[in-house]
Amino acid sequence: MRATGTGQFGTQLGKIRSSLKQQILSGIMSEGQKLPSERELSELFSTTRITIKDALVSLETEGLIYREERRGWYVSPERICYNPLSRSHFHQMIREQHRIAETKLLNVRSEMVAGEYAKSLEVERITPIYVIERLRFIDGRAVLFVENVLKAALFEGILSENLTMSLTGIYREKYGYETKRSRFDVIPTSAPAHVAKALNLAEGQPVLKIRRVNYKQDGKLMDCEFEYWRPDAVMIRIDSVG
Amino acid sequence: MRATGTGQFGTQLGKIRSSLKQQILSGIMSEGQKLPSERELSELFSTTRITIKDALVSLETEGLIYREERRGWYVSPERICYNPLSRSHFHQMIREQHRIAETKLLNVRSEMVAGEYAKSLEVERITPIYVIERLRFIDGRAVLFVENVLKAALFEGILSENLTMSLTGIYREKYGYETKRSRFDVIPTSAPAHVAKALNLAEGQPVLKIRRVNYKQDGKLMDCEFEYWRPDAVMIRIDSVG
DNA sequence: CCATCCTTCTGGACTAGGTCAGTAAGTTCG
DNA sequence: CGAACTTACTGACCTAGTCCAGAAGGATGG
Repeated sequence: MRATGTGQFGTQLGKIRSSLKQQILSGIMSEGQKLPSERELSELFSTTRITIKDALVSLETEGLIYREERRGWYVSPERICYNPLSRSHFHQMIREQHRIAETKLLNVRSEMVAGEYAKSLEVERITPIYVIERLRFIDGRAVLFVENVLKAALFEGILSENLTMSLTGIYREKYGYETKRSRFDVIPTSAPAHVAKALNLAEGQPVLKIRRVNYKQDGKLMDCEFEYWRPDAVMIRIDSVG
Repeated sequence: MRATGTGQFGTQLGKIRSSLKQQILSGIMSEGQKLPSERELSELFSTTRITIKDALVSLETEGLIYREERRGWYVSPERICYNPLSRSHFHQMIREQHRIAETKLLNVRSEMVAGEYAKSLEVERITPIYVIERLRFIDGRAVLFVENVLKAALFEGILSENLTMSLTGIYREKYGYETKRSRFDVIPTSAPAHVAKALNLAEGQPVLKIRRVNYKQDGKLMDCEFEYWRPDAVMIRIDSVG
């Protein structure tokens, strides 16, 4: 009368899952290593590609493997421990965890506020904004897509700065703005088309979205940021003192 | 030369996705409402169950719908906004958002520490612990599985208390313990078997895991907690003052 | 040397089914 | 009235393929 489950006995899917999982955790496969193709795996396990895919997706959900669209499946490196409250910048944070960070500027545009941006900036319309899209890499892998949305009136001329560096640094040095207060929301959801493309994901695959709103010294809303993390690459850590 | 994508044109999958999405967002389908079965949908869209399932899983990832294992697919209610830093208790927090909370005690056991529990409690072995498993409901839906792991030496006799109420209340009133400091980690991962069962999920489906470690007045580690949220049901919100 | 083509490999999208286990609701029977 | 049984329905799991678009690397040619 034992419940079947799929963990270790019974189903094909469970067997494939635990077999691959064991090989990954035991260290037979190293971080970043490419798995055999779905077709090869389906022959190895004498099953169909659909069953293999279900098993792979399940391990992906767990955070043990990830895929690069039309490229293959790979063993996930250890998660980065990310504290959004800390003042430390991305590159510094990654370096502290003995990993290598890179930032690539994807796109910069100047437009009128609309949709989710308007809601997050708490403005109605006809407010000019700057949008800065950047892609961040850890150990050469694209894991984070960042969209910064600035109230243009507060940041005249920022688009001619070096935007691959920390924006908060520019805020302070060029404009004298400090982040006094901020709010962030962590939302498990799926990747919008432009994010998916940048991260080599298929559309609709899971991401961890972090929406962040920053207020400057005078308490006024300054800018907001949308981070889209590959969910296997990160773990949010918060320390609090009561 | 337009990239194909799947958002609005091209693929069947994209069409089904956006068609269902539109019906949900437009309010034709109300929160909690059951979708037609996969078989019915596959006839409605003149396609196979696999294609329908892919579309449904994609909307599930986005957080628009959820499934109850072998029961069906349902439209997700709005996300609960959860601030793990706030002192407010679960029932209070849910009530503040005009929703109805319930808690069910699933299981209580007394054992020796091992595995992840040992690591989180920062002890080696032969440390007796109490484990309290509870299931939390919002508007009648099971959305959160909670495991509390207490150092038994600090909580003698706690198992005979009413454990459906706030544990921090019991900590304070019966033992005089206050949470002075805590650390929590937010991890997107998949549901372990016992969690999946309690939440009516299939094994390996996504959950948002929150590991929390609490320290009492004297700075000593007191207990830890593992929360497993249905990912569509929640959004983590943190306010910070720099 | 560098661009273009071509071939191979990959996962993504899709068809057309089948089996099985757990849910839920109704029905029977003591 | 309440427990046990029956039955329809659901998603989970599975087979056995096809076709396509993008990625990657090597060959070719100016």
